[in-house]
Amino acid sequence: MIILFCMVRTRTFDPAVALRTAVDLFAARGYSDTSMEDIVEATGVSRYGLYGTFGNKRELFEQALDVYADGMGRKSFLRLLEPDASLDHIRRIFHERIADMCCSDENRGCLFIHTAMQLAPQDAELKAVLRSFMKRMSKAFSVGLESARERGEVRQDLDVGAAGNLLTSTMFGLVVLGRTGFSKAALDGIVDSTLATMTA
Amino acid sequence: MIILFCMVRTRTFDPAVALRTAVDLFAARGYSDTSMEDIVEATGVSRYGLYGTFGNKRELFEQALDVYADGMGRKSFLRLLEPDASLDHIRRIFHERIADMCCSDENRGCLFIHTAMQLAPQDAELKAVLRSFMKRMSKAFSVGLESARERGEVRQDLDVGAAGNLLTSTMFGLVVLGRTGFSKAALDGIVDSTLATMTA
DNA sequence: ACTGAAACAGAATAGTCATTCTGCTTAAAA
DNA sequence: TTTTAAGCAGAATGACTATTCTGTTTCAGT
Repeated sequence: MIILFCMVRTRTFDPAVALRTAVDLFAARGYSDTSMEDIVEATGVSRYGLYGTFGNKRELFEQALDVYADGMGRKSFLRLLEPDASLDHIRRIFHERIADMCCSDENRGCLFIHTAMQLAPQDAELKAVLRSFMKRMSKAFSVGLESARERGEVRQDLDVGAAGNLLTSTMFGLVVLGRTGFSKAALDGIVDSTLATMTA
Repeated sequence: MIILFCMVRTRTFDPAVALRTAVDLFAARGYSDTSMEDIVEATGVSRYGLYGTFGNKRELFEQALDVYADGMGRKSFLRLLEPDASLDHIRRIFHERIADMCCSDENRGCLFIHTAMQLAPQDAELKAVLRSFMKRMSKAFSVGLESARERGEVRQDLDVGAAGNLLTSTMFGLVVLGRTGFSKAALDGIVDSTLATMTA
């Protein structure tokens, strides 16, 4: 006779909500500059709860990276895979990112860049995960460009593979420039001139 | 009668050499993940010498950033201001950076990106310094493109201002992608397709 | 050779970090 | 109502961090 049970006390926080808060902190400041204490404070969840449900800082970060990538995919890149994707979809993705960077309080950042810069060189596993996310991003851009080409918005001779990588790279470049205070106009200009070179 | 004198004991290290070592450490790992202890170890200079000549970590970093920017300018961007600058100069700058990123041990990084991501949001002074460096970079690209245009290598209707920003942004995007393990071929492809869109 | 202020190595300080431990509280099952 | 193992808050641990302090060594000027 096996008896498993007695969930003796119910958890008083929602792990998904806490994780989302952690994502925001990590994205804004990166791994090293976000302490578990910061996360305890921001989430209102005790150390015990954090370690109990997420393991340790490194594992929590890994899950945060997943959530972050998933959120970006859902918010921006999924629609590029639809057959009706157009150049305007791509443009809008960039403009939304720029708006996020420039117009908000100093809080928003980029978990991908932080991870690439501070964790990837010393953590092969995280590096591989990150690479796969970025490749997916490039692929989504490529597919979107392909659809846009089919509807005649994009040059026939465009190498959509290279262009996908290019747009991914541009996405990160924009964030870096945005963080140092480049104006919205300058960033918009970068996007416009990048996309202009691809149009028919 | 003023007597200033008695340099009682001579310094046993070269501040310029030590600073250059610090630059490499900061560029590879960023501010937070480089401890003074690391710098003591790498330079062989004692804490005393470091604090005595550079003040504190923050000031040391500021000087490191200057040296880094100066080095990049001297190595890559100064030649773009020469009247004989061509598209090939620009291409070579990118290829050198890519070679640095991909083919070396995990050590080389980018002090600009690290600073933009981890220090700029909380340090207005450093942010301004960084912005001015990046603007100078954009300007150098613009001037180089202007020269290239005069020799007919670049489209007449290219907006060299926006294109300068675009190339600066691309430079950072490449580094981020390189850090996550994108192949040299993929990065070269980004550069080639970016420059292709500017050619006559 | 002597002097003394500066250079030095390394211990000391005070703070923060990730993580674990302790004793108290809670609520589902008996 | 009692039991009880999990949830919890916060103290404790041990390893870092930046920075300062201490006592020793060195060497330009005497």
